[in-house]
Amino acid sequence: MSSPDTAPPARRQTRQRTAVLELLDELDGFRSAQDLHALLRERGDSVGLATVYRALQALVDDGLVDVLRSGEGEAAYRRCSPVHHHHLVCRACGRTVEVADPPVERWAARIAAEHGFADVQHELEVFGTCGSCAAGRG
Amino acid sequence: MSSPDTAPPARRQTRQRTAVLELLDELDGFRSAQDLHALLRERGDSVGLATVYRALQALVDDGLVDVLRSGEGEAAYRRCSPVHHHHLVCRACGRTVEVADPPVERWAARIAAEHGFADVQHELEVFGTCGSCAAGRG
DNA sequence: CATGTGCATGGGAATCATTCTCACACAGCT
DNA sequence: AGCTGTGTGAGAATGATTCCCATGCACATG
Ligand SMILES: [Zn+2]
Ligand SMILES: [Zn+2]
Ligand SMILES: [Zn+2]
Ligand SMILES: [Zn+2]
Repeated sequence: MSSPDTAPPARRQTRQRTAVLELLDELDGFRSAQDLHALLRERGDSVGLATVYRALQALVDDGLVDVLRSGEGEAAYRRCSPVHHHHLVCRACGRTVEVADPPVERWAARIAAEHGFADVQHELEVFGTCGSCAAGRG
Repeated sequence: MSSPDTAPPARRQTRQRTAVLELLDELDGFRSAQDLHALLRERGDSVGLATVYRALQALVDDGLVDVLRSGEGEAAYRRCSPVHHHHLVCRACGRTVEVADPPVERWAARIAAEHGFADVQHELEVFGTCGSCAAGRG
């Protein structure tokens, strides 16, 4: 009943997808698809822009990458751990720290239940200026 | 030192801005600028699309309206109370409930301080399916 | 109330991220 | 090596949001 075979991913391993994931592994903060595309080009592992978008989408679907849609109209991607977590992001340099807050998990479930909501999900991000950036021009 | 006169708003009251705010007052959930523009047109109070965007931006700046940028590339606006709060939003019908969680406010400040981050802000939204929508085809 | 000044408006062009199209390349399997 | 269906890439297409700029109107003034 619970869709036993959710269409086996059967992701094909290509140079492009490997390049995107390796690049993300080397970077620390969230980066836009356009940025990643440019970085790959500089680096030599040139990959088509559309392919970068497709690879990122696949990685997100597989839970290997997190996507952040805050602020402007440019999504940012980051290689993250597969367990549920939230982010503390520096507005200036993009440095990111994965953080967890068990209480908020419970709170979200409870508040949703109290209002009769089901199928609950939540998004929690914290933005700020990291020490280096706060210190004069870090 | 704390910028005493932050350029007095001096917002001019026009038919268009009034129409946008009144429409938002009648609606319950988050709506996109395009939706609002269409609704205004139907209703008769036709307002240029660019003007709708400008009015919404002004309202957001004045803290009278909240903007939600989750999911797709379409920002959603809603008339909200001016005090800090978060949202419990129905993915299906858009129904929205303003909620507060004092603990998370403290947690965000603490976690940020622990990592040397200053100038902290946070975003927390809860998504789900409301009772009406969950009930068969509400 | 008449008048002047400057912000506000609108609509069509411009911008920009993201997606689509589709012919061609190649990863994985036999 | 040969098949087959997925993955790729370049450019077009899409769609939301912003820009431009000539005209309109809110509002302070006398
Ligand atoms: Zn993450
Ligand atoms: Zn959580
Ligand atoms: Zn709100
Ligand atoms: Zn809060």
